[in-house]
Amino acid sequence: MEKPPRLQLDRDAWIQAALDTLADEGVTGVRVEVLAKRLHVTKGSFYWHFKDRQDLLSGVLETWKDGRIRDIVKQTRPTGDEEAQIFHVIDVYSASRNRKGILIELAMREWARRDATAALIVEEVDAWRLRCARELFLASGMPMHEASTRSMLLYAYVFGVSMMNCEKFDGDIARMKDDIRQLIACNRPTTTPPQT
Amino acid sequence: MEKPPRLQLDRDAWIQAALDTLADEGVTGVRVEVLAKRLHVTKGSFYWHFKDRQDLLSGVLETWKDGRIRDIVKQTRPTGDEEAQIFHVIDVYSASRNRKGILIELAMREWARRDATAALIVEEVDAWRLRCARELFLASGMPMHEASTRSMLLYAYVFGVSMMNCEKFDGDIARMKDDIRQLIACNRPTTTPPQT
DNA sequence: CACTTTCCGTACGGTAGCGTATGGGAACTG
DNA sequence: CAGTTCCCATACGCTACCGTACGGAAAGTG
Repeated sequence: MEKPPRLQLDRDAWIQAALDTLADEGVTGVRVEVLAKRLHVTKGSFYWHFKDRQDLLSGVLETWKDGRIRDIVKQTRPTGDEEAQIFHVIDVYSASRNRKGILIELAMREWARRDATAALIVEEVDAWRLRCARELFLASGMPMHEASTRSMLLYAYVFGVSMMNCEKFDGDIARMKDDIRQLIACNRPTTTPPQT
Repeated sequence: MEKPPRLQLDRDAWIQAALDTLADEGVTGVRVEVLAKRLHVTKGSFYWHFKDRQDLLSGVLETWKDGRIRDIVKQTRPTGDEEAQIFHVIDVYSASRNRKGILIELAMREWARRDATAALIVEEVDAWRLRCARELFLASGMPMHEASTRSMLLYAYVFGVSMMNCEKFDGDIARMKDDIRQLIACNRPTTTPPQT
């Protein structure tokens, strides 16, 4: 769990630990003395690298923002197969392999609800995501307004579904999620046109 | 803001104050001494009505669960116009007039992510909602699987969109939300029902 | 080898919150 | 009116944090 062989800590080590804690406990859980214990040092180290707790939180926000924007730009770079890319964007948030990323995402928005600075960052990231997703829909031959609408539905859905414990529900969740993906992406049956 | 003329407090008064604080600050924000100050009494009162803080939180969970289930059952009682009811269910969560309800909803799920008891309550409420919404879709002549799928999309969307600061985005948000409602509810242009 | 810089440990004061113990007033009860 | 019950105030100990002051070791620097 812990990584003892780091003899010299820097700001980024603290920020990474803060992101881990953020995912598990939320903003209120990232506390200086707790992180210090996690990193096997004392507060003395922390207050060398950071002015105060808020300084760390600002670093967390910036780090997260840069990573998210870089990711979304990368995921929506033109490849020719827009539908596959749209599916991939949805999968990134639905997949259980990205559990930590999703937890951070949710913690971030919980944070943004109570902190204006965090809210600005989240807005900025969302704006990037919506723009990039819209480009994908446009490239797949969709009119502007519909592209905007479906982008918004896409992200609202992936964020919303990450807040529901779908595993506990009855029914074929996997198939339902596939169908929802279809509804969001193109609204038409993919390979099997209605053979009534 | 405060309501001074309550000479005698009971459990419910504390629970209501806890729900208010829950909406604004999250679970970690509902603290005994803070609530006491809000209600213009001291902790002595609290520990008369409740065993401890967890006792209050349990009461909050039960109160919320009962209210949510009662609401969803009421909203989905058969009326003959299923589409209008579906629209209404979406509006209840999209409307700015229900801001407090939405904040509690989000705080509840944030809580559920870190507390097994809260998670059970939220699952239970979600199960009711999905069942009731599915009934609406079924009553509107939709096959079972599609009804389940659209119910899930519906709630994932309303929860997700409540986490996004849509006001700050460009474009006609109101129209986009209308279109999304259409996508979720029937997937077909409104005015042209399938003329079997 | 002094001297400085970097990085961290230790110790301290201060606040906020939980839960307990205890007392006391007001209202009810006989 | 004496006794009891209900409801709340006061006071206390305890823990978890934040931020500061200061000391010290280790490594670089001349």
